[in-house]
Amino acid sequence: MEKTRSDCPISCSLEVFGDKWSLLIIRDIMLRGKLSYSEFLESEEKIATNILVNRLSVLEAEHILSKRVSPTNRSKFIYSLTKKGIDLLPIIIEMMDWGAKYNPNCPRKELGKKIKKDKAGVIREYFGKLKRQVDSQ
Amino acid sequence: MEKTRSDCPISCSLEVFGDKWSLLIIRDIMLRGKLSYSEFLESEEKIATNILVNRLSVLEAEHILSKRVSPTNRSKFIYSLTKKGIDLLPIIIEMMDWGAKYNPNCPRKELGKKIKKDKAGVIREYFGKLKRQVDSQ
DNA sequence: CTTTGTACTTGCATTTTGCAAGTACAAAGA
DNA sequence: TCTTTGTACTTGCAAAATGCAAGTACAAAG
Repeated sequence: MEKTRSDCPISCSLEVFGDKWSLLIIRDIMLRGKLSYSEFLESEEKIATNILVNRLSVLEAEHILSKRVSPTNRSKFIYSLTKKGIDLLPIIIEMMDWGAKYNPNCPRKELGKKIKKDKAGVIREYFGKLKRQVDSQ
Repeated sequence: MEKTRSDCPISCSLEVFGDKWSLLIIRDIMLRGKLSYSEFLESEEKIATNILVNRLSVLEAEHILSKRVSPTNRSKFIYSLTKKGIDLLPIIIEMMDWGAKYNPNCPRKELGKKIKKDKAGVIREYFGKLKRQVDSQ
């Protein structure tokens, strides 16, 4: 059992996903519909295989992701967000908004523009979508 | 000049503050009224001095913090949030809410309860406070 | 019975972090 | 003047995390 640094909720959150990769995996599942190890590897940030395995196992251990065998392919695993994982949505959306606002290299695409116009609406919409996915599992 | 991993705003954000310490410094300034190197060192997470110096310089280089000599003590520096830094507020608040919701070790204190009741109100309130500080500098 | 797809695992070099100790320098006190 | 205190770093070294290249395992398809 590792000791936590403090009982500050921000510090506790950072101990779980305060690194350069975890939230990218969450983004891939949450906003891009990715499901499997090989799909995560394809993302443009080029995560290394050992880091990916490590992050997936940490996120699963933290009950942010759940892992099960694909119903169509028995040698494939499907990763999906739990309720706890889905609740990271507002953080992801806020980071997307901030990143797009202050980084000239990150032009707002479709979702970025929608967030700028109606952030609360986007969050509601995606909560709905993601919730339905969990319910139907 | 370092190359960025991608033009995804989430990835770009993580390249700036995707670590276990940067957002704690932001928290200290934003929510706890801390201003100086020695105050940051006192926080319960016990950041090491070399990490603190490094993060302060990165955050300053990114124009998230600004640094100036204290008006009352010429051997002291005052760090304060820029507009770009203040705009991290929603991310901080969302992380606080998520951390408190899912971590039994992180009981909601006064601010945490306020966030649970009226998150948008808290964000408005703190934006107001922080904006005034910047204006009066 | 070989190839393909999927998911890892391993080894090793590099980078980042964590910890303890020391430096620099202005202001205050004896 | 000399010493102590407060503030902000800097350095050295060990440990941990990351990045990269290569390899393994194993089910399914041909």
